Amino acid sequence: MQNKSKTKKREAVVAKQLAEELGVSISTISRAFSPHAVIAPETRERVLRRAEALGYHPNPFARSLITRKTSIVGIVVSDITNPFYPEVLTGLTEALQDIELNVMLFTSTGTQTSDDAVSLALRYQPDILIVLAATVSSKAATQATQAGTNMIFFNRYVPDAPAFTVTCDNVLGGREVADFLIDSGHRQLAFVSGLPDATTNRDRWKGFSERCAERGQANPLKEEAGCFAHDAGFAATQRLMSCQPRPDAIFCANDLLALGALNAVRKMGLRTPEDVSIIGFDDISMASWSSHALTTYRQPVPKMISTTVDLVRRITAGSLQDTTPVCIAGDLVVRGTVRKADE
Amino acid sequence: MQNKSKTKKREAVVAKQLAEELGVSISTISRAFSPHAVIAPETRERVLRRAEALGYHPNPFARSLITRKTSIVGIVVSDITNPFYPEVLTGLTEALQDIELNVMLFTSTGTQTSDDAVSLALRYQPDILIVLAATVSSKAATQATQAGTNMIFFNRYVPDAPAFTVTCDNVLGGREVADFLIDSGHRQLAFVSGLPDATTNRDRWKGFSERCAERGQANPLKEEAGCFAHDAGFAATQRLMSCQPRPDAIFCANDLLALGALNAVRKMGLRTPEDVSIIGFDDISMASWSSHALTTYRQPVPKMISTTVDLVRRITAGSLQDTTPVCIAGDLVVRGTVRKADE
DNA sequence: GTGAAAGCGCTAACAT
DNA sequence: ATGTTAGCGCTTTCAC
Repeated sequence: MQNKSKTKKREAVVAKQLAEELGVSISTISRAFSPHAVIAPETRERVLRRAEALGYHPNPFARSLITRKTSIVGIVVSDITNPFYPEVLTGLTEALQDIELNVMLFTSTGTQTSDDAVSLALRYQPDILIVLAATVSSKAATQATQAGTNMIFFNRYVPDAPAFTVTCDNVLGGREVADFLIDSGHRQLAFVSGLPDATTNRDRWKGFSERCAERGQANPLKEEAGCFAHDAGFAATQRLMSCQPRPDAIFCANDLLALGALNAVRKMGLRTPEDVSIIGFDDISMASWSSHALTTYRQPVPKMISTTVDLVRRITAGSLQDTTPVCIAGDLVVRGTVRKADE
Repeated sequence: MQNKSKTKKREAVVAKQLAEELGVSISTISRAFSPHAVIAPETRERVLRRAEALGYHPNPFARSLITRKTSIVGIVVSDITNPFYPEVLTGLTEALQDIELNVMLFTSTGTQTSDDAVSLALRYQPDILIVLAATVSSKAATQATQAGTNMIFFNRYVPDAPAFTVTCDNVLGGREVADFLIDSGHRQLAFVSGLPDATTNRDRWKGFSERCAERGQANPLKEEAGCFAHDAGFAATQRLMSCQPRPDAIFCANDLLALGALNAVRKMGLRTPEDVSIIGFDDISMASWSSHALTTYRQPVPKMISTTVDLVRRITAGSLQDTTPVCIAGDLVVRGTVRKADE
């Protein structure tokens, strides 16, 4: 016996001790904690009461070894600088916690790619893997399937990936923005594009440009910001506003870009909405601040979260095979940065 | 045998299969994955290669059952609306991931109190529990100790709790802000207070007010916003600016409050810094946007994170008993919202 | 309704 | 250097 254990962890109470104290078998302890097990109500009561006093809980790892369910949901994130995601992350975590599922968090910001993060997550055999903000290859999705783990893409999708998908209706959002801008008399439309690969970015552009075409508008200008950050939106808008003819309305792929656009326009001595209208996407909390009063297409976050959690519930219950993407409409929030019709 | 398993998970590859395939014992497989185990290099190589091909990894739960180390770090969060925290959360997760530790996330925003979140986290016997944004009682800290789990309070502390602490030097920050404002000629100082119980809030006030006294200033006005949100700062500042005499400088307990203050001041038709100076705390990314250009005391986030991760490393290595709080100085970032001296 | 026994996947003595 | 054995804490047959 080595004596290296000065910092030895205090042992947690285990089933055996509880069993001995109560003069019952270990199985009985186990049954007390299994809602559907056959056990005398008074026995269960007695066990649970004593367990409570001793701070005993079945070891979730030992349990999962047998049940083959970990009660863990893996979440993979990357672009957390967008304030949209923390909200989603905590919302999901909280809702999952309420149905006895806990979250392991994996990031892919630094040295790790998103696919690495997925691999890593898979080792823990989570009941579900939710991909929040990361461009994951369909290979990773396949890997998950092979490992027997169901994946949910949140607000993004991977074509042909064997996975579930919950998104805001980004195409519809783009269309509604186009309609709104055209209806309110704008004629020189422009789009500030974020991360080119992101499906959110592509779909918003798709809806926007398609609807413009349907309405007989010229194809909107498209300026690449390259990512979804404030400063990128700022720079892209500076470039955009030196085009001829100058846009009278700018639709940005998300709010962060739009706030950058707003600041760029102001810096140039122009005003919104008099000189140019700006419209974002997400409705992050800053959009409503009086310093910005940003018009934006609001993502139905609560509904997207509840839908996702419901999906998780049904998948873990084993009652779901249908991976048809769920696509939820948001709604336009009109604030000060857009010129109204008839003004 | 029940036949309820249409959706049965595909079994993951386990050590036994690998062992049989390779004609070695299960122990050999295990040894190949234990860096310090005695094993022929070529054997290890052979095992790892085949494991790679098959996608085998030791089941972390089975492993932790024996080693009594979970390689899991629990993180408890609550006030995630403050953009300061997502940054910290992902920063920590990433850094921990790099040293083979994974994060389980627990929230206490909704029905659960922070103490509940701690209890929950403890069931997973994390190697370390980091409390990020939550007011945790010292009882919960004691509970953690009894369960043998070391806790780290990140940017907050609980007096008398048996736990480690890493904070920004909030008192010093408050003092430096006071010096800066007084040196630049301000005389009617005010403080917008966030969550009253938060140690960050109290320490920033403490440093600020103490230094004011030392410099022979009148005690600053103190206005309670009640929490750390933009709108609360907005409202508190409106109240503050109707005081007589009107403050010529407002120090806000964090940036979110300060941005609210900025917007409130503008809404009243006043200008910064001409009419009133505003100064925040944190240096969140929005503070640097041209629409705000907020002067603020920057928290040394990267250093706080690396310090925390280093602490984690030493604790898990068993080489640390000393729970003296680590307190790291930040620095003042001067932007447009403060009147300079001699103007 | 309860206990005994087997075993989840793995690591850590102990042999050899 | 490798194989054998025991057992981590738990759930789940299978008896009774």
